[in-house]
Amino acid sequence: MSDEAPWLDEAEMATWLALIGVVMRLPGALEVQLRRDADLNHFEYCVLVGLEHAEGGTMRMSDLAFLCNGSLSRLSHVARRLENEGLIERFACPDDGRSTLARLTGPGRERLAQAAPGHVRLVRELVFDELDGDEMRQMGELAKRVLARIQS
Amino acid sequence: MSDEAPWLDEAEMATWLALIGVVMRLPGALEVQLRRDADLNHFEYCVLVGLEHAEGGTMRMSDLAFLCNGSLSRLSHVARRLENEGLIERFACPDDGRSTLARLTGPGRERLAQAAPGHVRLVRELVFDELDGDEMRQMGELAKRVLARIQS
DNA sequence: TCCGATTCATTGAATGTTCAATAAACCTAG
DNA sequence: CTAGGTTTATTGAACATTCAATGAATCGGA
Repeated sequence: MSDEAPWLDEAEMATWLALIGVVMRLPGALEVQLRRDADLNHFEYCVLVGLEHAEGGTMRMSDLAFLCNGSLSRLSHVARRLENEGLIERFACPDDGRSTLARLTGPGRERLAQAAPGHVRLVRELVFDELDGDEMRQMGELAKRVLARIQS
Repeated sequence: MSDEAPWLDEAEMATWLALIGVVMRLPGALEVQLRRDADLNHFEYCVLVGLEHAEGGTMRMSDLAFLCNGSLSRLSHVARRLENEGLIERFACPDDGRSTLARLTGPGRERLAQAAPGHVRLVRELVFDELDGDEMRQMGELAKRVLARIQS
């Protein structure tokens, strides 16, 4: 540990504080709107959006969990709640008996429609309205590279 | 809603997915190390670090909550746990009878020392090793501006 | 000075997430 | 073809967070 890089310098610390600030506060900011408009939390919203965009409207639980950046266990609990509310349904995968497929229902689509416009508006207000095109692409590229490290 | 900007275009969506990916996965990635090295979650770690850097080693609960990007209620629950473990202590603020001050104890400092080296190493691995100096500063500036919007 | 409004913090209940255990289906080396 | 390991998903219990209610201390205007 003797040749270890020292604690963050001033510029790194400023960057880190801003980044971790966004990381910690953004989900809460988004959930206020989602809860108000559609009684969903952010993870539930991601699940519904993921299914809406999926090929054939269905997705395996584990793929959906990865897409939503959550654990399979978390998704399993959330899926039970969403299924009890009638927003999604689950059924066995015909190709692989271990897998479960999830699908958005009609009411699920409606609920998504309640949430989406306000969600997009808020995402624009909080992020994209603050950045010009170059900055937006730069932010995306940097975040993508960092995400790749986190996922590896 | 008729003149509302439409849903995100392709470039915006790519940026958003990368950003939200970092937002959702970074805390979990950090907590693996903190849990292993010092049996702390990320919020608890922020609380201890906040107190370590505070003027006079003490900070008001509400200021600490803001610094740690969490609600006062959340901090209050966490502070009780940390106090029960002997890592921090709380006492009435002499200047304002409504306020509570928190302070890091000796054992709290030790626990922080268990967590910090590995935490810095991981933060470097996940974020700073991926970015050159310009990219790092750019990321910090953009995150700072977005954070300002979230906080407002 | 007094009273209503605000700030600060805590609490318990409801809710959500993680962790470890379980189990079924599948794959593959021998 | 089968025993052992892997992948997939679910579950209950432990743990953490949010939400709404409470209460104490302070502030500020009439």
